[in-house]
Amino acid sequence: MERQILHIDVNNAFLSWTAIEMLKKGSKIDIREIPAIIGGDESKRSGIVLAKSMKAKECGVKTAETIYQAKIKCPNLRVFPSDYKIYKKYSDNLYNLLLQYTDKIERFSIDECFLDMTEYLMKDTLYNKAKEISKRVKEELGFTVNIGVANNKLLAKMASDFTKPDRIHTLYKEEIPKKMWPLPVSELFMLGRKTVPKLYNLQIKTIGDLAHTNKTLLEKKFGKHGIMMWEYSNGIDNSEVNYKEEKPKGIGNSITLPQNITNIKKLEEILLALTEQVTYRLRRYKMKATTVNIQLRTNDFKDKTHQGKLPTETSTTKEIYQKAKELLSQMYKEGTPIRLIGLRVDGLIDEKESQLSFFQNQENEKQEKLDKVMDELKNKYGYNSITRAGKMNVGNILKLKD
DNA sequence: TCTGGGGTCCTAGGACCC
DNA sequence: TCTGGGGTCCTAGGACCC
Repeated sequence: MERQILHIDVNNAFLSWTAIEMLKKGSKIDIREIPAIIGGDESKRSGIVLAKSMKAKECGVKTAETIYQAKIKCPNLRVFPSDYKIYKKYSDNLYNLLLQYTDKIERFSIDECFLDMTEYLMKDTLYNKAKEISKRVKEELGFTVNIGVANNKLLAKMASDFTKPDRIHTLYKEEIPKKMWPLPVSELFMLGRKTVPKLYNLQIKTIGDLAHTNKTLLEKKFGKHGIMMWEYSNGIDNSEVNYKEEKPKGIGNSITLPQNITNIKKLEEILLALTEQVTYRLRRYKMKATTVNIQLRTNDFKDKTHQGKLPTETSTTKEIYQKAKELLSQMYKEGTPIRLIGLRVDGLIDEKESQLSFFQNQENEKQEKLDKVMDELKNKYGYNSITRAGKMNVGNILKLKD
C-alpha cells in the first residue's frame, strides 16, 4: 500500500517565532514585515545570518552569509539575536498540535516534521488534511508553514520547498517530470556545494538531467552517494518516518573564540567548561561515552580533529576531561592561533547497558556521586550556578574580553 | 569570507589478526 | 621471508543537513 506522507516546514522559523515573542511583549513592530534577520554577534566573530524576513530576502540576503555582507545588500537591515529556548517552546507547540493528527511524527529538526498518515487517510483526503493543519497552525499558534504532500519523505520534503510562504504543494509520482525535473540540480536534497560543480562538469544541470543519467556511471563517480542522488532525482525513497524518540549517537559543544588563543593553558580552561557542558548533557540522557573527540580550528579556517578511546565507558567530567586534555596536548603546538575549539563524545551507550556497574572501583563511584550533586544543583539553580570551570563557563567565555 | 553550532553518515588508510 | 588476502577495528577528514 502506498504511504501518505506530509512534510511540515515552518516559514522563516527563527524569525517568525522571535516576531511573535516580541509582539507578545508589547513590541510595536512585527519584524516579519520589515527587512530583518536573526543573526549571531559580529563582535564575537559569529556574525552570520540564521534566518531572514521576506523583505530581507527580497534584498538578496541569504541564510548563512555574513551579517556584514547582508548589511551591504540591505543597509536598513535590523538584526535580532537568537534564543534557542523560545524556539524549543514554539517547536513543541507545533509538535503537540500535530500529535492530534497522528503519533507517527518524526521531528527532523527544530522546525521540520514528517508525518506518516498512511493508516488514517486515503490520498484524496490528504491534501484536505494538510489544509486543515495549515489553517490551525496559523490561527492557534500564529505562524505559517509550508506543507509537502507525497507518497514518500523525499518527495514530501522537496514539495514543501517549492514556493513559500504559507503554501501546500503535492508531489506525486506523475508530477515529478513537471514539478521537480526542471529544477536546478542544486535544489535536490543532499546535493551540496561540493557535488553540484562536479555534476555541472558532467553537463548535469537539472534534476531531470540527473534522473536520466546512467546510474552505474554515477556510482562509479560518486559511490554510494551517486546511487542515492540518482534514486532521489527519480523520486525513489523507501525510508520510514522515524517517529520513535532516538537517542543521540554523539554529543558535542564547540565555540568560536572572541579572540584567537595561542596557549594551551587557556585552551584547557575552555576545554573544561566544554567538558562540563557536554557531560552534563550526556548524563541527562543517561548515557556513557566510549570515545572523545577534540576539534581545533586555526586562524586560516583549517580544522583538525583528534580522537581517542576511553579506557572504559564513562560519563564523569573528570575522566572525559582527562582524555580531552591528553588529546589536546598531542595535537596542539604551542603558539598556534586557535579560532575555535570543540569537544564531542561518541560511541554512546545506555547507562543500563554499561557492563561496568558491577566492577566499578571506588574512585569512579566517587566521581559519579560528585557529578550527580553538581547536576542537581544545576537543575535547581540554573546551569551557571555552579561550574568547576568557574567563570570560564561557556556562556561567560563569550563575554570575556582580555 | 568580516565565514555558527549542532548533528549524521561515508571513505580511505593503517594496525592487527588469522 | 624481499610475504597474500580478507576481515575488523580504529582514526582523520570530508560532505551534507538544519
